[in-house]
Amino acid sequence: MEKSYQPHPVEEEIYQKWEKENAFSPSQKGKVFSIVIPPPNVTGILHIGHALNNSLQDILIRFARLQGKDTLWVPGTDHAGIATQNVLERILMEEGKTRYMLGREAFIQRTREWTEKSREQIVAQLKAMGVSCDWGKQAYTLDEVRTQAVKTAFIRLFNKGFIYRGHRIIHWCPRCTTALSDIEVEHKEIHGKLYTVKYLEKKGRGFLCVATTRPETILGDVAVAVHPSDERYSTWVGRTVLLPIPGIHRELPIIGDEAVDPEFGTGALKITPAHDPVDYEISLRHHLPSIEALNEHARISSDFPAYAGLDRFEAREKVVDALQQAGLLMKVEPYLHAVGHCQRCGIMVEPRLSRQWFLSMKPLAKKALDALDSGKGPAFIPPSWTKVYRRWLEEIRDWCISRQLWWGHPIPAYFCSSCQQYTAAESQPARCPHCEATSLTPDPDVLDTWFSSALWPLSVFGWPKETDDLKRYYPTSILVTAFDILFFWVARMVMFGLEFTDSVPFKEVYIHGLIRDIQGRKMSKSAGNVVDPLEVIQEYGADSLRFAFAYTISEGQDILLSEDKLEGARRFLNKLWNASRLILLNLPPDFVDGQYIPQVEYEWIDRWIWTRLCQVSSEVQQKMALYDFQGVTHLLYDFIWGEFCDWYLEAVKVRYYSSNPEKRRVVLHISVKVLRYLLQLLHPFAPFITEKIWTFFRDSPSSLITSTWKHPEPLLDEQANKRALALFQAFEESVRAIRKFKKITGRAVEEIIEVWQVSLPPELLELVPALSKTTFLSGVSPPWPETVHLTVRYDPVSAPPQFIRYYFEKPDRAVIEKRLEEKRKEMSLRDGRIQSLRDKLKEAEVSGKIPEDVKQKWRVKLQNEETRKQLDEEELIYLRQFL
RNA sequence: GGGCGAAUAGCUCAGCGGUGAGAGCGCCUGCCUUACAAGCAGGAGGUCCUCCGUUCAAAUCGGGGUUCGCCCACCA
Repeated sequence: MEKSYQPHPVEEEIYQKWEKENAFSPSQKGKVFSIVIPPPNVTGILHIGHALNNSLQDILIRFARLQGKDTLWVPGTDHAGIATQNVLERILMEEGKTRYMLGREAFIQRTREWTEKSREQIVAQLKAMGVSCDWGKQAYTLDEVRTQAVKTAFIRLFNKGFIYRGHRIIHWCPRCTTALSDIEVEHKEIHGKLYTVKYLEKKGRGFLCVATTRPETILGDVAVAVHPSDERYSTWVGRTVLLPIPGIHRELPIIGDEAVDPEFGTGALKITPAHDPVDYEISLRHHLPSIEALNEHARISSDFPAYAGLDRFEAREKVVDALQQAGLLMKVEPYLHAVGHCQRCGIMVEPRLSRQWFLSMKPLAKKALDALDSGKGPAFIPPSWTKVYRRWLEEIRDWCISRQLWWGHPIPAYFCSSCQQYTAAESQPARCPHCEATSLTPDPDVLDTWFSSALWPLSVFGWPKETDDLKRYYPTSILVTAFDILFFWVARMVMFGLEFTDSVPFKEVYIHGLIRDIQGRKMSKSAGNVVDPLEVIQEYGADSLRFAFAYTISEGQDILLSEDKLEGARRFLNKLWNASRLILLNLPPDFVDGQYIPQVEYEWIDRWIWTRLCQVSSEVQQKMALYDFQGVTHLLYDFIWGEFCDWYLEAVKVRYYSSNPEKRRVVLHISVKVLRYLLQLLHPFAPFITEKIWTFFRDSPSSLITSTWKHPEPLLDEQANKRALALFQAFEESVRAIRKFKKITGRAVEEIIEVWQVSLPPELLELVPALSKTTFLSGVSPPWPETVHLTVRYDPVSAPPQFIRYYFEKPDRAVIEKRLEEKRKEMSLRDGRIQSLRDKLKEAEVSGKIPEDVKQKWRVKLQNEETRKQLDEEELIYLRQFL
């Protein structure tokens, strides 16, 4: 064993060992615990958020596996429609090409090749993190099985009338040249301008003022609307104004519509049905035409020669100039408003009138809401997300599922040019089922990538086929994801699950936060603060990364990842490594592991560590059931470092070197036994190092990963266990007090000093001197003419309280003074506590509202403090004598 | 415009009604003690944001405020 833990060779070796042993495959026995991975996008390398997400899933899977459950974690990747197409277009651009130059088929082929490589890379990264997915069951949203699921789902929804064609205003990305769904649009605050423009009355009788943030869309105006009950404009409704753009003659009727807010701007609204959703609604009510001013690239259409080809911002300037010259621009004010941006490419989206495929969401959402109300779930962790989820479902709008892209699932619908009807089918029908014509053509669009994602928990198990996996592992146990895809993914999976199988695809949803840098900023490529998990693993090891995640995560909070945390995790794991080394290096060659040690062989400190192990184990169980990863890792960290290493191993070390082989055998057996349990408890968080240490045991029947964890049994004599806990407290306090005394008196820690003591429990006669580096003197009274003493709590919960007193030879005057000062401070604090306890108890008698157990605790505490006070006063008298 | 979350030691965070409010890092002091200097031992450091309320009892529960962060939203 290396003196310090070296992660890299170990991680490689251990992962190969697991794969060779098929350790990730389900056992097919016992209670089922299944997870489907949130499939990473094939767009490239994984970021630190993926590392967190997958570490958490792996922790859950490994924990369940150790509990003997039949665990299955299905891995896979997502083809990521727009994102991937954008990446490929960028690559092509570097080569001086466009996708149109390649053509659709060649572009898809090129993309497919690129994603194959990317997928391999992703799998390699996941493996580096130590995840225990069943790699044989890998799925891809664009592979054959998943394609079958997508087609089936589409056809069923189409035939049910849930999928339909709609002509309406959608969000359009002029860069990606595709429609987007509502949630693919991110609203950002923009400092824009509000322009007030004069619209002259047709017959020259006055004018109306209209406020707009987008003067370029005036080109598409078809009317001006006011609120019907707005008195300012009561005489205007029914009259006509002229389009204020010089050179274009268009008459605009003035209409009254409730949708206009009289409070905003001038109270008059220009109506541009082709470029604004509200205007479009109004135009339908008033049977107004729509005029498209901007084309698919957000450039002015060729219908307006003076502006044709200008992009929307250039056009805005030119229109404003023209208005100004014509004297029609009343005023320009700065204006802060939220504007939609494309989630994928970041540019401003355009509201655009277009014909798209939509999915009716109300009926699907209703099922999800009913499931929530009837307790079918899913249950969110933390539960506060339930409200967010519910609200979104309640306010859901139809989902625009068509994309004008090449990369994705082609929409399995065929248009008949003779009867103008669509037919959904797995492949192109020879004849139109409606009119028997042979003039069917496939729909040119592809599906929103989230459509296939929504089917993921079904499709990975082979749905629509009734596979064995589907029957056994679906619905899954838990979904682990970040909150940013709650609507995109989680809600839609629930709706599709209910629609197609009548079940919620996962019982629980664990929602974790995002990873931020040390300054609390979101990690992004543009901010340059992206952390590559592989670099972290390179520097600290995968176990450190995983442990740091679990140690730092807080339910529902974002995580600030810092070098500190990683370094802390590394040190801890190294500590574990060295504790293991101490034990393993002391095992005699003929040591037989797993031997039974009868209770009588346990010394009190063995009993103490075992009792503590039992307590810690059940606490780990409890906390894991609540997904309290932080609680579990803190508990294990504190126990392993603070109790097992600092006290137990330090105390039993002497027995390791004992000349009595029987004594050695017993203590090593107990140490190994405790260590084995600790490795199991820690394994989900730090799989590599724990597995590696496990291999050093003499007769490990199986790998740690597939071992079965059983709750450690407390030793039988409950009284003795309690006494061991009390003895430990006395032990620890004694050693600490003596060390501190040494420090105060200016002695070196390792210098052996003499101590005389009374009332020390016999069990401590060896260990206190050993760890505090002292020699205990015997005799009926202190051997020095002048002494000082220390008082240590023995058993604080017992009544009457017990204390241990240690006597030392009188130190220098300066030391006495220092001690005296310290004692006085201590005593005044104690007096305060005594007083407050007395007051509390007195009040308690009067009010009679305080539970008996609380009062009892206070009484014991008070008794302790008072006894202690007496001892302090004695010591004070002693100390004063020496001045 | 709605909704949510956070404020505790210099930094990052635990604790979420009843012992003297904790940890890691950083800082100070002393140690290379044959498992570990990625370590050991000792120490300093806190009006638990603010006000009001509930309670016998509040860092912890409720309300108002302040500051920061996030999500949702078609007011041009």
